[in-house]
Amino acid sequence: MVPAPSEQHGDVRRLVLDAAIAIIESEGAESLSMREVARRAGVSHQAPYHYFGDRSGIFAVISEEGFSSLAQAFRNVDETEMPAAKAGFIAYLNFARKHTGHFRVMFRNDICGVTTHDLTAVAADSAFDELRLMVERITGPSIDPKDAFTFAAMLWSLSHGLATLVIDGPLPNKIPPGTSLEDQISAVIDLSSHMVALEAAEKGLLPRQ
Amino acid sequence: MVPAPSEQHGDVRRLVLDAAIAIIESEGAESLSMREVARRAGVSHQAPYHYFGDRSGIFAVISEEGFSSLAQAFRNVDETEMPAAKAGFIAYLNFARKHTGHFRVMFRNDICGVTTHDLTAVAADSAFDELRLMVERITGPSIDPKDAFTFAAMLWSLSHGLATLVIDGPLPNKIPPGTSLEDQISAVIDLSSHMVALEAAEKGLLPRQ
DNA sequence: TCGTTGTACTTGACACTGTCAAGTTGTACG
DNA sequence: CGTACAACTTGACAGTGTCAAGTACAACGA
Repeated sequence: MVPAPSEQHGDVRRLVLDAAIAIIESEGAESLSMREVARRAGVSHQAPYHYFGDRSGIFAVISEEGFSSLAQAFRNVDETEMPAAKAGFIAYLNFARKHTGHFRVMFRNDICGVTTHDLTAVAADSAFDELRLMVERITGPSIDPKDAFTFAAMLWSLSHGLATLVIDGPLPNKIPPGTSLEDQISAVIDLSSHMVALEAAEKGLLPRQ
Repeated sequence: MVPAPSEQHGDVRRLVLDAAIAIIESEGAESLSMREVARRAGVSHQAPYHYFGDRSGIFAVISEEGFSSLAQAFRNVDETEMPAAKAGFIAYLNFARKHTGHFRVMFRNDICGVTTHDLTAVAADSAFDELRLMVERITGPSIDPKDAFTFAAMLWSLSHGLATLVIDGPLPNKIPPGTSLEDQISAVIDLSSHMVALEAAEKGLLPRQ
């Protein structure tokens, strides 16, 4: 079969990947089948194996892509208009909502394994490093490295928990009548960043404007 | 076949459920197969369907059990020895680590559906109600209901994020040398509850204790 | 005592899945 | 011209979720 112009040599990998991401976005990672992916990409059921080895391989690549692009999102955070913490929360949540397919996979050690796939682990590390840099911008560079780690872990937990509960969890079902989900999300983000600023100030660290 | 004394009438449901939870705990929800569950429970491959309808049915029941027992864990929180927020964080994390099988399923809308299974939704509601009660104990009962919701959502995000990152996520891989995971976890919990107390105090709400 | 009804399963079948093994095709290079 | 390799395809197999149909047995009304 002659390949269509849009699927020239080397595109198959990307086609397969995009098909997989689309499925995960709409149906969840659970119901991703290699054969369905292949079908949507218009290739044989075994082609994806050529590029990704096995099912977990495709998840690992998606996870890696996700962490890289999360790191990029952190790097792009614009802190001129609002406190760094707030900007970070928003960036994290936006990432999760915009790249839901990636996000759903990134933290699923059972299916792709930060512990088993080295490239994924490296990408995850670089995202965490960006987060640590952000912490320094929140607290000032004089912070003790151990405290910086704790602070980063706390920020990550808060962002991650919110994002998870918003995109998959029961939170959207529970918003009280009279308020919208978006309102509630910004209320939580405002509360969180205010709280973080208080903590940074009380620690004697410079709250960055 | 005459049933063994340990598997009398009605036990099959529980046997199946426990087998499923054990598999999820050790292998993750992804690799739970109805047939393997049936095999471990010593019944035919179709017996689980009698009780749970389909694969998502078994997840829904596990999820429901999980939310009920999370609500119970909130109710049992002992706030005499430490601030309510800290006790809550510890309770949440302990729950996630002790009932990992349940926890992994509870927030997986794609496989069991708080939105699709009513009993699960009810159980999730009751857990969230307990959390709101806890918020009132942290902030005092005079808090505006909308603010209470926001506060609860923030606490939930923080707890949930931490628990998720600890049991499945990349956080344990990233602890700096010279500190243990447990040390880092309590540092994050201490930081978080301190921060929450600051926020409650600043809001003019009574910090309990 | 007999037929009916309902529960708690079991057996059988089907389409579908992940993955191993073995082709096939084209392209690059010596 | 040969051969090596990448980029696939085709075929097969065991295992999967689930529908459909059966079986065993207790409870109950006539």
